[in-house]
Amino acid sequence: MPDAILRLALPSPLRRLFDYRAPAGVLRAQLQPGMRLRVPFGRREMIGILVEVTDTSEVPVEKLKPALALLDATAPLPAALFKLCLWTSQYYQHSLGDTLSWALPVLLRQGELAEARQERFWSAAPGASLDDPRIARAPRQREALATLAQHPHGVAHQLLSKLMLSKDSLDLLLAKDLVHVEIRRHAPGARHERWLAQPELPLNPEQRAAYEAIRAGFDSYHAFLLAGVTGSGKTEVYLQLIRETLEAGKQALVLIPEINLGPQTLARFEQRFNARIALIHSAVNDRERLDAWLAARDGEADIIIGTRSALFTPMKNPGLIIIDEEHDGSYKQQEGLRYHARDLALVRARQENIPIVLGSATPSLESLHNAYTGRYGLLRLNERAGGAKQPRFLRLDVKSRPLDSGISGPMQQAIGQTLAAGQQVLVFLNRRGFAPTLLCHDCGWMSECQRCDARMTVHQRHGELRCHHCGYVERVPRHCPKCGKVDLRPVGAGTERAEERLGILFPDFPVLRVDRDSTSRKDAMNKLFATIQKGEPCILVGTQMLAKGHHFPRVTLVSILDADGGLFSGDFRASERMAQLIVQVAGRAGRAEEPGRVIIQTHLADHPLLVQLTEQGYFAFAEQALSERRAAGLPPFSHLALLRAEAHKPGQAEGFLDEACSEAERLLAEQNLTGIELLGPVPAPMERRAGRYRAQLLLQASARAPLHRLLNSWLLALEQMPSGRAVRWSLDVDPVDLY
DNA sequence: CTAATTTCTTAA
DNA sequence: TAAGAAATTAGA
Repeated sequence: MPDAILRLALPSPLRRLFDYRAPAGVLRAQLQPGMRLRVPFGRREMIGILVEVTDTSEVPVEKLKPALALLDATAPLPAALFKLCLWTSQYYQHSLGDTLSWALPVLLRQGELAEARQERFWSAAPGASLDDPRIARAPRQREALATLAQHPHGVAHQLLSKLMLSKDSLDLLLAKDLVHVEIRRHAPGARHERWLAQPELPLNPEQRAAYEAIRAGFDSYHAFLLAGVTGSGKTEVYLQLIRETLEAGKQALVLIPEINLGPQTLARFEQRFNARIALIHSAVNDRERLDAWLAARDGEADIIIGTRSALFTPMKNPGLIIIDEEHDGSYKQQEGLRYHARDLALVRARQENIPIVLGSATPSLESLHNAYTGRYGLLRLNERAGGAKQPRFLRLDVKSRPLDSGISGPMQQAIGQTLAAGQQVLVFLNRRGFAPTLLCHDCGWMSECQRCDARMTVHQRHGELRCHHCGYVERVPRHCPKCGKVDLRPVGAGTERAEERLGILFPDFPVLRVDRDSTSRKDAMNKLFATIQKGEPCILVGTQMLAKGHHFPRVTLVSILDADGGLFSGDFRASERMAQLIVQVAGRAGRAEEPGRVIIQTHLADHPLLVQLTEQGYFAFAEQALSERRAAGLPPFSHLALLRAEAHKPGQAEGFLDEACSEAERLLAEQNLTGIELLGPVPAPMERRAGRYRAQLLLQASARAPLHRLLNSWLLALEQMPSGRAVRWSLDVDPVDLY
C-alpha cells in the first residue's frame, strides 16, 4: 500500500493545490478533509487545509515533503462551509487556499486550537451557608458569598471586578470549600421555554402578508425580496421570522452593511429575544470572533449578526438568512477575493436548503430583476408605520443660477423658512472637504495630486490639500507653485464649505457636520445625535453617512445640493446609486406628524430618470433604469467580468491586457464559445492612481456558462504569461465599480 | 570591486 | 504572493 498523499490548499494566490506526505506518526485513518496541517513551503512554514487524501501525485514522490504536524483531531470547518468555499473559489476564479483564508477566522488560519476560550467560573458551593461560623467575622467573604449565590450559573473570572468581587476573598472562601471553581467553555446558554423577552408588535396587513408568504417557504430554499419603504417596518418582519426560526430549533444569520454596525439593531434583537446572539464585525477582536464562529458552528449561538464576512459563519442548524439593505455596496469586497456577500448568501441558502430574505427600501436593479422574473418572491411594504406620510420631492433647476458655496438662493430661502418654523434641516452633499480643487486665478494652476490623475481636495480646517484617492497630504500653499502669485481660490463646495457658509447665513442656529472627517472621534457622533434628538431647530450637513441607519424625526427639509454627478457619470451604475442615496436620505425625514420635503438641486431638472424618481418613486425609476439597461445590454441583462491591471510604467498594464485579450480570443475560437464580447483594453477612468498606471479589459457575456468556461482556461493561461509578472492584475467577476 | 537594485524563479 | 538567487547597474 503506497503512502497516503495529502492534497492541501495553502494560503497563496497560486491557483493549485500542493501535495505532501503525512506527518510522522499520523495514520491515514486520522485524516479528514478540512483538517489543518503545518507544512514547509519554500523556506517558510504555512498552515494548509486538507482537501483530499489520495495515492497519486503529479509531482514525483521523492520531491514531496512530509507535513510537519496535524493541528486538528476533527476538521474545524464543517463540510457545508467547505463546500461553499469551494464554490466561491471557482466562481470568483480565486485560489482555494486564499479563499479559505478570507473565509476563516484569523486565529484559525494562524493555527490556534479550534476551541472556545476556557474560562474559570466561580459559584457558591451547594450547601454553603452565610451563617457558616468560619466567616462570621469576615464581612468581605460573606458579602462575596452572598453575591455568588445570586448567580447560580456561576460568574466568569473576567467579570469578578464588575461585581465588586475580590480575588482574595474568593481564594479564602475556596480554601474553606464554600465556593467552587469550574473551568468550562462559556456560560451555559439560558434554556428557553420562551424565546420572546418582549411582546411582538402587531403587524399591519402588508407586513402580515409578507410574513405569511415567507413563512410558507420555510421548509426549503426560497428567496424573497422584501421591498419596503423606509419606516415600513421591515425589521419587525425580520424579528418575527427569526422567532419562527428559533421555535423550530434553528439558527438565523443576519447580515448588515458595514456602516450600520448597529448598536440599535443589536439592542432591538437583544430586547426582543431570550437568545444567544453572536456578533461578527470588524470591530470585534480576533479571539471574540473565533469564539462567536465556534459558538455558531456548534449550535451554541441562536442568532448570528454580522457584516460581509459573517456570511462564512458555519451553522449547526441553519434555518434562515436575512440580508438587510441588500443594495448596499459594502457587501461587495473590493480587494483580494472580490466576493459579493449577498450573491453568496443566495448560493449558501440554496446549498443549505433554507429560506433567504433580501430586504431594502431601494433594492438593487439586479435583485429587482430577479424578483420580476420570478426567481425571488416579491413582497412590498408601501405604508409607513405610524401613518407618517411620504416626503414630497421638488426638483430645483439651478441652471444659470448663482451658487453660493453650492447653495442656491431658493434653497437658502427654504432652509430659512424651515428653521424659522422651529424645524430641522438636513443638507446632503456627497463630497468631503472644503472644496474639490484649488485654482490659481492668475495662471490657471490647479491642485493636482502627484501620484494620481485627480485634484487634491482643500481641507481648510486643517490647512491641507488631500488626495481622496491615495491619501497623499500636503500643506495648502500660500503662493501658486507655478507662477508665485497669491490669488489661489477654492473651486466648488464640499461639506466643510457648506457648513461654514450655512453658519454665516443662519447664525442663530447650530450647524452640525457629519462626515468621515468630523466624526473620527468616537463620541463626537453620539454627542451630535443627542443634540439632534433634542429637537431644537438646527442644520445637519453631511455625506452619505447621513443616509444610513439613524432616524431624524424632527427633520422636515432635506436639501440635496448636487444630484448631477449621478446623471452623467461614465459608470452605468451611477444613476442607480444616486437614486438609492436620494431615497435613503429622504427616508430620514418627516417620520412624525409633519410631512417632509426634499429639494434637489440639479442642472438636469428634466432628466427622465430624475423625473421618474421624484414624481413616481423609486420603483418607477428602477423600471425605467432597467429598460435602459436592457436596451444597452448591461447587467442584469448581461454578465460582466473585469480584468484589471496596474503597473509602475505607462503602457505596461495595457501590454499585458493586450496579450490577455489575444489569448481570450484564441480560447473563444478554440472552444467555440459565443455571446462573449471583449471590450478593451482601455486605460482605467482614472488612469494613474497612487503612482500606478491602470488599465482594464471588460468581458461582457449574454450567459454565465460560456463566460465561466472561458474564465477557467483563461486564468490558467494568464498565470503563465511572462508579461503578467511586471504588472499587478486581478479578475473581478460581477464587478460593481468599473474603475 | 563592492553594494545596491532589478529581474527571475520557485514553491509539493 | 513572498523570498531567495541571479543578473545588472551605480558608485568609488
